[in-house]
Amino acid sequence: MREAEKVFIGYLAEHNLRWTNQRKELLHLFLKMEKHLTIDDFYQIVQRKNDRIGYATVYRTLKLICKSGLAREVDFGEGKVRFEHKYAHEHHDHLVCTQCGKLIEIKSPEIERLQNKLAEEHCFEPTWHKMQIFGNCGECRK
Amino acid sequence: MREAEKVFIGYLAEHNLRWTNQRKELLHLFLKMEKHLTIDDFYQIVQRKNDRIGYATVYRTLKLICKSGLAREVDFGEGKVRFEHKYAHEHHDHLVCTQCGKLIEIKSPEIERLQNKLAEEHCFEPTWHKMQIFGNCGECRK
DNA sequence: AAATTAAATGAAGATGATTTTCATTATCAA
DNA sequence: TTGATAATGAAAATCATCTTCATTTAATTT
Repeated sequence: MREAEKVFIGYLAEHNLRWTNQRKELLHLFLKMEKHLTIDDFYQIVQRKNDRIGYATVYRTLKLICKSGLAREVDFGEGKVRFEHKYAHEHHDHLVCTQCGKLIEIKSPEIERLQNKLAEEHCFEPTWHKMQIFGNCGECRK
Repeated sequence: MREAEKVFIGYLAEHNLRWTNQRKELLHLFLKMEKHLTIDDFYQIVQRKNDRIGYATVYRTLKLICKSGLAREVDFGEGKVRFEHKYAHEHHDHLVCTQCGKLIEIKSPEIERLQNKLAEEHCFEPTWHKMQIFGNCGECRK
């Protein structure tokens, strides 16, 4: 948490941006959140804590948090983007249940190795990837 | 081409939908297209051929073509969807060059096998997946 | 072939997420 | 403190997607 704050402040400093009260409050709230929130989800939560913070600031701050490397945008094809912590959280992919919407985080070094191999075969230099497997989770199959 | 038309007409028939001039013209144009077009890309092309076909019809027909199994939607995180032929075209994933936008289609049975294994470990029944690897293509690395 | 029924079309507008504008406020550095 | 500049919040603009509705067209029935 403290660490993450340092990362964010560092990013701001590097870019001549300011460490404001809103950014502080939003960063801490965001870091406390579990799971994957849309901008609006997060805005609703923010409202309950402090209704003087506007949507635009929430929007801009989430984008900034991503740029700082503390979060990333994920898109499950819902027509809106969700935000997910990245800090102290290894890269992973998702199983997405198309019935109940549950997300399961997965990680596979073997797959990553194959991805890199595949990229190399095409003279392609990979920087990141997205992988989602859609289907039915254990609960929904019962 | 003829084959694809049959598939489409078959789908229409099964659903009590009609084989109209617009649908015919749009299907044939779409099948001739290479690469991955957005709705608007395709609408622009249609306009040049026949400006009496409206955007809504283009939109609805692309959706129909997908439902018929001849195409699928792909999302490269641009905030809009692209359409890609599927007929006589095995499932594949993409390398996406973030410099020039080039797409390279890739396929890896090993990765798919690992995906299925991973899913199974989570009692998850996979139905489909999306995988995109972003980075720099051979040209752009030079 | 005419009448009937139901789907398709195109124009326009609704929707909803995202992004921008702009007047005002807050931060930072000198 | 002051001046320069970034940040904020409200509102509006944008943009892709999707829907509505009056009209047209296709298919079916008489």
